[in-house]
Amino acid sequence: MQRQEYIDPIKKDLSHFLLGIIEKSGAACSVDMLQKNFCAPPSLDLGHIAFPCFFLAKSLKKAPLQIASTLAQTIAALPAAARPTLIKQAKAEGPYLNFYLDLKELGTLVLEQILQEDQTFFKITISGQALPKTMIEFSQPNTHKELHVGHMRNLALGDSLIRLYRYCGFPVVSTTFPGDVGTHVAKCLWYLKHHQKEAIPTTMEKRGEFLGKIYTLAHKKLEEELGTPLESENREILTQILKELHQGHGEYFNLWKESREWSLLQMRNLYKWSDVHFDQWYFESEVDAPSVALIKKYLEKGLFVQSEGAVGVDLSSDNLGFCLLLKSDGNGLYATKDIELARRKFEEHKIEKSIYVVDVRQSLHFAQVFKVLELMGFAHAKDCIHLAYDFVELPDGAMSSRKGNIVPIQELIDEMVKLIRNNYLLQYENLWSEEEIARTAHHVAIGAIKYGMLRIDPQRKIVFDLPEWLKIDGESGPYIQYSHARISSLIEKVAPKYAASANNSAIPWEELKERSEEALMLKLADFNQVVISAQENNRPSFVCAYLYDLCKLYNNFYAECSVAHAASPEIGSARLALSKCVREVLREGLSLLGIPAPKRM
RNA sequence: GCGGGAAUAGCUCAGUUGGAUAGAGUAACUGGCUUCGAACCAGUAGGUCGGGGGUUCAAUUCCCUCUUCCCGUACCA
Repeated sequence: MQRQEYIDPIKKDLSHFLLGIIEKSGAACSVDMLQKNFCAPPSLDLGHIAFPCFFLAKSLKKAPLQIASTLAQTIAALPAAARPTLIKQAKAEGPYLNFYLDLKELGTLVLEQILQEDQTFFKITISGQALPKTMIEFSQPNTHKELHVGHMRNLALGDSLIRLYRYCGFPVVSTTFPGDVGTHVAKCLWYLKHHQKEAIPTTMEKRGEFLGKIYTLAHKKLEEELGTPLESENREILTQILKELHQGHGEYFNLWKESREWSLLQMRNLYKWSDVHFDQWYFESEVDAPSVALIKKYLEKGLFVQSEGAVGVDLSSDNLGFCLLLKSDGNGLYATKDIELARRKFEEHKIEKSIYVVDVRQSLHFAQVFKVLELMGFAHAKDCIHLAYDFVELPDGAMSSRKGNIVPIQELIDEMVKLIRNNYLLQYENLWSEEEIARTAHHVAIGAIKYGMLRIDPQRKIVFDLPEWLKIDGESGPYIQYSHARISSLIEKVAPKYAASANNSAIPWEELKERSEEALMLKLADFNQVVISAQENNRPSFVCAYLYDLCKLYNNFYAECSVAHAASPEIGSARLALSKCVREVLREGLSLLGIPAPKRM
């Protein structure tokens, strides 16, 4: 990612100013070094933004303490005109040079961009090279299996990354890769055809779930019949099913086509509910045959070896073991398909970078696939990245569709919606339309579920406990949404009161003198840097933490400072403007997490 | 065995290029709605950052080592 780093206007101003001063004292230094060095003081008592002087100690051959105090004295001695208007005062505090900012300047420089009609603030401009066209693949559920809460982590993570990359200016293609072929499908069809006694639901929406349950039954039955006379018969049927699926015709093939749709409908419904959109759907079934042909071609070229009747590559020199590509029966594997798929992605979409959001258990798989692509001479092998996250498990261990110990995603959704309706929305029953109540419950449920998934760092596993998830107090999606709703309500009520002063004059930011007000202004200015950091590190959790902090600060301000009954119209209108800024940033931030921001709830 | 990851308050988690007094939520206790929405706010209490070494002016953060747990390790995906 060859691009210039985004620097917020405050740090840019301060570092250019500081550079002039430091260069005079003889230290080798650059704007870049300075910009990265700023940090937040532990308390606002110490200043608004801090500049640690440690890194200058070597080149200046002086103690950091001394450097800080010299810099502070130099700045104090400057005539006002030689100082940026943004800086009110610079004070040394131990090895730190702490700046106090002019809040009026901060308001006009940064906060008013948020309030612009075209929301200038949220359009970060990055100079330098164009950003690579990036494909992000996520959500690879199997058809014929049940969707569980683990799939939701992947969905929330992938979708948020799409939104973060787009916000940061990347051209992005979102894609999904459902597993619609394989032995799990064969098992399910076997049961459907030969043993299914359960009634098929009449409504299409229920059939995907039904199919998932059938799969579990099928797996159990096959396990039970191992070692009995039925075993070899079962195996023959499964082989026959796979053969028909491969050939593309026959009774089992027709049953596959029909039942596959049931699962796909369930996926589409989940994506719709979650407000997740894919630009491209790839299916395992469509890359299956071509992938086998591709491997055979390279086998002839002598790239792969035959071993124990199968075909693969020995990657042990790269510590990646042996990568199997064709089974002894001639069929391909997961890795085989991913090789063909990688080729297609770059060719069909002219992408320059390809990210796979898949759980950590596939790390070796992707390392092997990318290595094989490299050996095949695929130029873009180095542009493929596996973004691993740890998976979701239950208090009593890993989830397994085979064993049937999973929490279906629909169960979480239904319970969450029910909870929100019964505990919070009941009070609006005769005031709001049923449509609005349903929509609000839906939006808050999205907030609770997605935020719950995204706030945990991707590389940490999530132990899913439904009762815990249904507590939505404290740090949660609904907390942020509630803050947004309350601000919206406040603005609607109070805005008319200050309409006159708002129209006639500039926003009197200088009237904001309370600690909680200063803290909010500074926090708002951080937004874009947090978002970029979240994108660069592929961590939506950074945005979660930021939004939570912002809400915490706002709710503290809300409790202490009245907007409607401020001491003067100037203070009131400045507080109103501040509230509007917070609302805009919350709305934008939530949208990066794929979470709606309700106006009331 | 080898490879990868994790260990921070009772519980769930932040703490990212090493920096000022390690922070939230939750559970426990206390206070705050006649006042802009209490899905809220404020306070008390809770820590040898798994153990031990090392590098550094400075280590939860980097290096080494040990312990415990999780994942992966050719015909499943």
